[in-house]
Amino acid sequence: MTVPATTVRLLLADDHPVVRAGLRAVLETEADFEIVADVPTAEQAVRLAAECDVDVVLMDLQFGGRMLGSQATAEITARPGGPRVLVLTTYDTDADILAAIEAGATGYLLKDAPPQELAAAVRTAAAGRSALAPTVALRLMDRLRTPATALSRRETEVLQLVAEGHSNAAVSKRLFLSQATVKSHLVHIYAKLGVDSRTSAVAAATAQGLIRR
Amino acid sequence: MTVPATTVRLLLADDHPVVRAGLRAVLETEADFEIVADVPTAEQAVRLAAECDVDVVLMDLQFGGRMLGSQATAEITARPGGPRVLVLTTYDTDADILAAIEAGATGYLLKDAPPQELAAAVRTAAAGRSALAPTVALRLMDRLRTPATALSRRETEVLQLVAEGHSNAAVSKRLFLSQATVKSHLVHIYAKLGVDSRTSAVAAATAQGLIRR
DNA sequence: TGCGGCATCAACCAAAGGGTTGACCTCGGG
DNA sequence: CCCGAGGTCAACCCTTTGGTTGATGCCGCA
Repeated sequence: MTVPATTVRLLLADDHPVVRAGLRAVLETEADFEIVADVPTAEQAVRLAAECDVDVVLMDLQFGGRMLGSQATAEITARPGGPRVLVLTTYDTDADILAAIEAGATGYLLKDAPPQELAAAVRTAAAGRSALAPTVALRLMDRLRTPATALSRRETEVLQLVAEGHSNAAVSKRLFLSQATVKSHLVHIYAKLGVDSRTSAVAAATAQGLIRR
Repeated sequence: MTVPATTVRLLLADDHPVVRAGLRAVLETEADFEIVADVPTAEQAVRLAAECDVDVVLMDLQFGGRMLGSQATAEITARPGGPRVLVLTTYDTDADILAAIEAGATGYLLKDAPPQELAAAVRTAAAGRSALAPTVALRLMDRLRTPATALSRRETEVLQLVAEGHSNAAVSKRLFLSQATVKSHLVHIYAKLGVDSRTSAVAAATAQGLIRR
């Protein structure tokens, strides 16, 4: 049991005022934490992470506005010597988790985590080690066990649009592809998910959390 | 501008520790609010609402566990002389809103609401008047303007199966119908939802909470 | 260096889904 | 008592989607 002598400097990024206040309340009680600032947008998170001296950024994935949390995460972690990013979100879909980790997040927590677990994860992240919520870790294990389930980036992108109700033609325009390519992707998707139609592919993928509802 | 002389006694019900802490932090600063307790389950909310002297219950809709927030809301408001219930949730789907209001909720707020709006809504609810977030109010207006949005029982049944990935043939067998009838239902569904394909119908219906995901 | 996975596209055919018209039945309310 | 809405079905036609084959280029890894 070693108590870290150094204080951990934190930046909170979440578009919900209530959640920001809650994180403040929960984390401020820890003697070795110092909350530098809390911001409501991903853009401000990127800016402050660069300007201020911050050790760990607690980052939401869903912001009401344009920029995604995963995008902000990528920009922050791209800078060498920058802060660690700890993703804190409500959902635990495969797509979100993968995106966050690929973006360079050091950890992935769910918002229903108890305060002690949260504080522990922050210290773990500050030390440079990865912090994953148990549920998240399980999902990743499953993922690795059955690599067939894993859709490629492009495939996920296509399926996401299909799930939103777009036709092949609409998807092809949206992604600057020919319809042939879209169909090709879909055939691969069907094979991976073990289905034979677009609607059942969407059903299977949402059930497995591969795409966002 | 009348400042209420009486203090408003509050009960917070949310399964996220962070959100509970956030609501405490935000609402405790109001001089005329007193937070009686915060609980992590719908069941405890029902029990405490009956046992303690509470004016307003701030109720989440999604609890990790079994009981739904709307169910708890119904039980609390069923008791005469009981507290008002103010629903506070992340989502603004038609189904959720309708369920909450039918369950007897006095108001419906989104979690991204600014603190001042939140406090104002609590006072409004305490006074017995209804408090709706702007977005929510808009949704209800839309709903009333186009009553066509309501699917019939049979149509919902068909669309539910379609959403699960079944083909027209599969649906017809499942419901002991001819394919012609299934198609007929689908055409009506498209018209009501303002779409022109099964996948977009599923997307629109899930967005509006007309079917289970 | 060459294999395999990913992404891209074309052309084609078969099948499923989408859209229309028209019809019959039942039930509940004006 | 009749009308309208919901539910059921048939026959038809056209569009979209599904499935195949085959081909190209790129990239990473063995």
